[in-house]
Amino acid sequence: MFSKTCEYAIRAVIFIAQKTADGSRVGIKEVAAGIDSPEHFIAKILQDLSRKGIIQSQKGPTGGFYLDAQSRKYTLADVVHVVDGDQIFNGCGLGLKQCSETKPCPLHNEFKKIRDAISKMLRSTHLGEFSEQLEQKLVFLKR
Amino acid sequence: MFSKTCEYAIRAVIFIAQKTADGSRVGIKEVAAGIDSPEHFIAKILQDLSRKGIIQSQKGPTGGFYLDAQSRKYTLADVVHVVDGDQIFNGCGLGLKQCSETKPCPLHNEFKKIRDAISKMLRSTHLGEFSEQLEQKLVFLKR
DNA sequence: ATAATAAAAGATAAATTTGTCTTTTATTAG
DNA sequence: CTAATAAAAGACAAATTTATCTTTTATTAT
Repeated sequence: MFSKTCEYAIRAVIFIAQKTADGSRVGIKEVAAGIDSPEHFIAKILQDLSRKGIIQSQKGPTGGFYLDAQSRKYTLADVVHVVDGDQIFNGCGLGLKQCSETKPCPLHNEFKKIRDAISKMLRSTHLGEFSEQLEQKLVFLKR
Repeated sequence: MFSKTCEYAIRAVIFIAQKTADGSRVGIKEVAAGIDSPEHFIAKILQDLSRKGIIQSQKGPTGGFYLDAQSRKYTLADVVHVVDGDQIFNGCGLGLKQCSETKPCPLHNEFKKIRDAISKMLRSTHLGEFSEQLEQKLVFLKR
């Protein structure tokens, strides 16, 4: 459904949202350990998200990743869009670039329903929601 | 959503269903051209499907690929399962192997709905349906 | 039987994704 | 101002997916 990179990204963003709900910051090592991902690999992904403003980062001592008020308003759709592009939102399920309403592939309408359901789900899930959840759920971002 | 290999597979199976509705057979070159895929690449995929009995094949002159009555009862879910395994049907949307009802990831229930919609759509689409459709739709399996 | 045909199988290569290691830059505390 | 810290960036490597080319096997028609 998503690339592995995107799976890591979503897990990391949820982790950061949960860990920094109190205004603190979380280091890349802790993120990597928390979501069971390669440290430098997730680092690059977070760099992308940070550059786009989806998350915040701060260098140096006391530095780390966090979400500001603005970022908490972003949704998982924004994360997915940065990492995987819009394939999942608009792409043809059969990989046909020219598939469209007027030139639909044989499964166009069925895929449309699925895509819309995915879009709706991602767009309605705001990063801030995860800041409000219990610590306990963290464990389920690993493995 | 699906691997590129799986996209080719679905397109090829639909193509074969449409082209051989009259009991004829269709060669690999025609399939490859018809769905815009690399000839030898789709050939291997069709070999897999043929070995599993999802489609039929016949060597030699007048040979080619086709669907028998039994195969027309298979669904796209069967095709996807052979090519991509059960990840799309059962896998966690965040890539967590141990994600389950009792240890759900933060998006477990939302992903479940999506997966179920995909499963339902694929399981309800029988290969025979494509044998009954108009020639005209063929063009929309390309590009 | 033989030649022609077409799928099956095998080997190899290119491209992309994923993962690792090192160096650089920015920031903070002392 | 300096040293320590942590993210950013760059270079490289492994693994996987996708694509290409060649040889083999089975089948048909002559």
